Amino acid sequence: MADHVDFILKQWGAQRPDLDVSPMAVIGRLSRLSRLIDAELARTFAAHGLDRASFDVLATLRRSDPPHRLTPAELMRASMVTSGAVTQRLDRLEERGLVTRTPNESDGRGVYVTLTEEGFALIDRALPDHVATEHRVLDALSAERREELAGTLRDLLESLGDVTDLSPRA
Amino acid sequence: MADHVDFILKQWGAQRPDLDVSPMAVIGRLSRLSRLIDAELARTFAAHGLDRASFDVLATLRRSDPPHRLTPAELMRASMVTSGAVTQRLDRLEERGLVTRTPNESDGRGVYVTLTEEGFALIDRALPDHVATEHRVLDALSAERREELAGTLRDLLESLGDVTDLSPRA
DNA sequence: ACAAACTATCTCAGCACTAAGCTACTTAGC
DNA sequence: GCTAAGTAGCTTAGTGCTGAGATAGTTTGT
Repeated sequence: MADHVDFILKQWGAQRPDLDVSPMAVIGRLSRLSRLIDAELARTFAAHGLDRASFDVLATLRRSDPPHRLTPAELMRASMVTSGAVTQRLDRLEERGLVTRTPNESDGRGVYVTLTEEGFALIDRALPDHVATEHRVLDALSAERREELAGTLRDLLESLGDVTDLSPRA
Repeated sequence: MADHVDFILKQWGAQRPDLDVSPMAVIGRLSRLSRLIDAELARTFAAHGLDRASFDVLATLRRSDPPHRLTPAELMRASMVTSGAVTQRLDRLEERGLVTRTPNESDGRGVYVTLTEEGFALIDRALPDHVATEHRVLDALSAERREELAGTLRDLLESLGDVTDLSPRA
């Protein structure tokens, strides 16, 4: 059974036989798969009244050491979005009473972001469902294949420079 | 050298040891990698005055059989975006003189989208650079590992139902 | 022939994101 | 102490996308 990317490769072979389009076999599938998984995860987020952006912030705070407190810059570095996007995410979450911003006493320019009790409870409820969805999405792969895949993806990430040090800064 | 996802897994292990978060090793890396690759590809598109959306339409038309003519619905099915997004993409491209819409004589509701000469020339110029960027992104992998990765990704796509038939319709 | 159901494409209001820039604060160098 | 350079987080204007819906055309069933 050919998938969509096989079809694309065949078309390019016919229309531009001069080009070696073989990387599309990987990159096209990565892109498609990522989008499908994003959509699947979004459904689980929505069941908890969250979207991907909100979940991302709440989860990042939750997985940090107690008191689950981070600066906007730390959230930005963890999230692969711009500082403007983080500001907007926090605006929305603060408006919903899921996080608070408090001044950073040791740096007059900065704030600290923490989970409210409600935010903490919500992420703790959503997380098991999120993880279950992730398990389900990978059901077709054996444990061995999953490990192999994770290793390959990690090698690619490292080759693209994704080795950020995420130590919290005071 | 631990990557960011390793760090996340370690954090969850400490904060929620009750959960088996192992799928994140794959899904987190898929997501990160996809975003990094998207950003890298976007730089190449930009060098040709294109964005991802525009490139997607032009490429989809270009790889279809001559006369490289498709309906908006076909473009939508190939692109993983909504019909509204396709309309907007076409609006932008038509405004730039890169595609045309002509009525579909056999169905009064529909139009056909084709490349203009300029659109054809632009995508034919951009494509080799795009493919070169894709090659570069996968440089860290041997051919064998790339094949293995493509196969694994394909299995996952199929398991998620991504087996769309993309035959053109009259 | 007619009506109901379906469909192709566009429209609309709203969404999360971006790049560029701004303001106020902090650090480095003298 | 002072100034230049750097930085934290927010603001702004614009971007491409979404879901829901609208209009007009096509198909199905009687």
